[in-house]
Amino acid sequence: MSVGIRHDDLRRRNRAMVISAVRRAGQPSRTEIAATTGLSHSTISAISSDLIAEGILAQSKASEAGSLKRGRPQVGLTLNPEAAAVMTVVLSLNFLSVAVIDYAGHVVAEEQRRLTTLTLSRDELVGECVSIVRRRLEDPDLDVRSVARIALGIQGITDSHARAMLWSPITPLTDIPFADILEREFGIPATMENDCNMMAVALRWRDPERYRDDFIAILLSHGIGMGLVLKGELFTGTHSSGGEFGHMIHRPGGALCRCGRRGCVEAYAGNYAIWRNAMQLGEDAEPTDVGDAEMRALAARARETDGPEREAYRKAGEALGYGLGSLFALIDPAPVAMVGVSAAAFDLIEPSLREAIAQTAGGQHSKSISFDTEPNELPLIREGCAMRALTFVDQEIFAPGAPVRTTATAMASHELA
Amino acid sequence: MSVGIRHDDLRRRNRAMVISAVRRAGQPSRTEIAATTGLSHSTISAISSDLIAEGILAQSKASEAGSLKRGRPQVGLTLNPEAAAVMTVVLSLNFLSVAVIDYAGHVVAEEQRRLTTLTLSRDELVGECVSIVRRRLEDPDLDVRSVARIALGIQGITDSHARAMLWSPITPLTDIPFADILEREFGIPATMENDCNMMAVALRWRDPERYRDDFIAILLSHGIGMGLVLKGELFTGTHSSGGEFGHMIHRPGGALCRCGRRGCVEAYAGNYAIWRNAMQLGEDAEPTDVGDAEMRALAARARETDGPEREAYRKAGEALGYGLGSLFALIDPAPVAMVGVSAAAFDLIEPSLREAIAQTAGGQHSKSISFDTEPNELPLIREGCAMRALTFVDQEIFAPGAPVRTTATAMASHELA
DNA sequence: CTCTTTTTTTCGAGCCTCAAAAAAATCCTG
DNA sequence: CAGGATTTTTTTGAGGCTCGAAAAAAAGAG
Repeated sequence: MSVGIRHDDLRRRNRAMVISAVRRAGQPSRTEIAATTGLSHSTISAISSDLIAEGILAQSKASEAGSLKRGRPQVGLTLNPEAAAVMTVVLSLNFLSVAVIDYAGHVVAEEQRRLTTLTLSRDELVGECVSIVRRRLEDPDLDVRSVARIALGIQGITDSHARAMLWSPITPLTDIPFADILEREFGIPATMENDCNMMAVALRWRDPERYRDDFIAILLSHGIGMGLVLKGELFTGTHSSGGEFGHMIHRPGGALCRCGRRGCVEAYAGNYAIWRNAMQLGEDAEPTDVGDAEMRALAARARETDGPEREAYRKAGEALGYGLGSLFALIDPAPVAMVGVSAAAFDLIEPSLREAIAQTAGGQHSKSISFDTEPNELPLIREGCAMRALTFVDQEIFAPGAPVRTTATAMASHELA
Repeated sequence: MSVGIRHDDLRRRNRAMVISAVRRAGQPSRTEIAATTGLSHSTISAISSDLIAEGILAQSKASEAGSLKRGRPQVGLTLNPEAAAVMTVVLSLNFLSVAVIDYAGHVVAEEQRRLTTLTLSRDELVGECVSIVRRRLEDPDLDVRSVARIALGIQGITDSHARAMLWSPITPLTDIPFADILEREFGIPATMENDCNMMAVALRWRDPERYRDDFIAILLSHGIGMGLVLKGELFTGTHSSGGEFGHMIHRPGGALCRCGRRGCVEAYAGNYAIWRNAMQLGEDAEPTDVGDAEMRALAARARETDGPEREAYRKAGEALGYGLGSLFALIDPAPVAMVGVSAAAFDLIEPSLREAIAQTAGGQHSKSISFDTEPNELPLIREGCAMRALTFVDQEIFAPGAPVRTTATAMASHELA
């Protein structure tokens, strides 16, 4: 049963409010914050002077540009970049990348590393992650002692508590509690996030106009993934990261999917599916890894001549269209962002996709559904992880006088409960 | 952007907390409430004495039964039945039923009426609803001047603001803003709810052990509908009532659905679909209305001999199974309640349903998914509407000193803003 | 240099919640 | 049957929080 609101929660929540207003608006004045939060000027004034004293916010005198107004000029409030830092760890096929991000959201350090994720043992894979994090934390060039949170992003299924990877296409291993491992190793709170969810978080951050309360991010890559934002909140399953759009059933008993079942959307629209259809290997052909370059070449051939390559993309579009149609029957249509290497071939996919959607319940407004494409998923995933981690820090710094792990500028008096 | 918490919100929310605790627990003591809400005894004491003074709660001396404990005996708090009343209006095929329910949730009056919904004009249909409500409101036998809210339930699609019926199988008419109409006519706040959503609300209320945070209610009747509760909240679409499970695509380009499209789950599992398959009329046969008695006879024949009737139920199970499988790919498996006349034939449906689910991503734990059946949807819908309306009243009575529309026992001093 | 305008801070009032103590209501024990 | 023992409920005082109004601050306009 949901719990009552205590008196001290009030301040905590309103501090949260102010911080997130600053994070979103960039450099809002106190007056602006009062307007967006609906709180009184006095409250905003009190809270922001607290936050400034604690080193979380900073004043940026110049309100820039059009300061042509009469009256006392507004004072912009900004996030103090030194208030804290977060680290993102993105693990994808044969690739591990880490970045350190300051509290204002700027990358201050990064490191990338190639490795063969498919063949590494459990200890090796975990070891690689731990050691790359350690290297960044121990970097003498940089004061990263203030890293307050780590967000890991991984392709695959994570649990709903954001603690563990349950399954991933990048490794045969399962159930690795990465978040717990890093947390124990470094004593820094960590979470394990699903790649497509992070894509959605990043899109919302990049373009809040377009991706606001309801939208869908679909990863078109080796596999098919989805990140879903409904009513302004990331939609996750009840036990897992959820939203396994790629494994909705397109054709019962149909083509062989990488997951071992038959007829999933992915078995028609994943890179391997497009590839085997283009090569006319049959729908039961074992899924194989196809490089990005090869996929781009395939798309080029499909654009050139009307052969099996084009047909393969047509089938992918059909599967995606019917899948989206079923999804739209459940959640109402919403803007869609197509991300990943096959999003660059969206011109080949779109016609049959729209045709299929038009055959479904969600297709009533088929024409009004808009698609956007973004061929490169990695930057999005990292941005999403960064925002996710920073938001956690925002939430934790609220606890008055009990900043989780901040720089010396913040008061470090009280201890954690 | 979400809004800050004002100081007076605090009291309002905590009052809400207390009221809902009483509604859920039936007759909790103050101490019990303090425990479940996490608020202090003093706060609960203050709030509940306010609520008693306002006539919203009442004390029931006897804590009944096992009062064998030492110490000062607990005083049970109950909802004052006279604090307010609500009305439910359930509109289904050829049937209109109304009930008046007191604040404690007991039916105090009802009226039912047969009519031919499919042929009534817009004005006639609206007129029937208005006049049946008026009759109940003007009933001299009963003091129903305190009706504080009306909840309408209807089969079909409603808008997400719960104002209008957008589409319904019980009438060819569309876009009727029932809630606005009743609200204007009687000056009583009203909402328009989707039938399956109300089924879900009622199930949760009936059996909170089983139907708690995540579950699915599926209506197996003429059409196929769904009510979905995720993370303790009713899941609705962003524009409409959403959850059009029946119109997820089972077989692209497949059987003709009542909605005019092809291959929907409903086109295999709706009553008309089972009927036409059993009668071997072909998958393109025009959907026809089939009576409940005929469906029961059909089920009996299917149980008797292994003929086309049994095959029709098998196909229905397959469609439902693949549909559920796709759904479970998105939201993780959850307990399912099958409601409606065909739920009584679930024994015929279950085998192929489970087999189909096992072929899907959600089917990993296929065996652990549990199904419950309830052949009669109408009582559930009415109960759901009642709870929904009462919950609204709970929310509105919170506003301190501004009860929306209560009996004379409640202080009626302040006016609405 | 003074007036106007706008932003920000200060201050007192009014609530709200909380912890601790007091009061109330019953059972238990000798 | 009186005096604990025990548990629930109410009372009380303290501390916080937000709010509105007023004051202070910081410019531009004339």
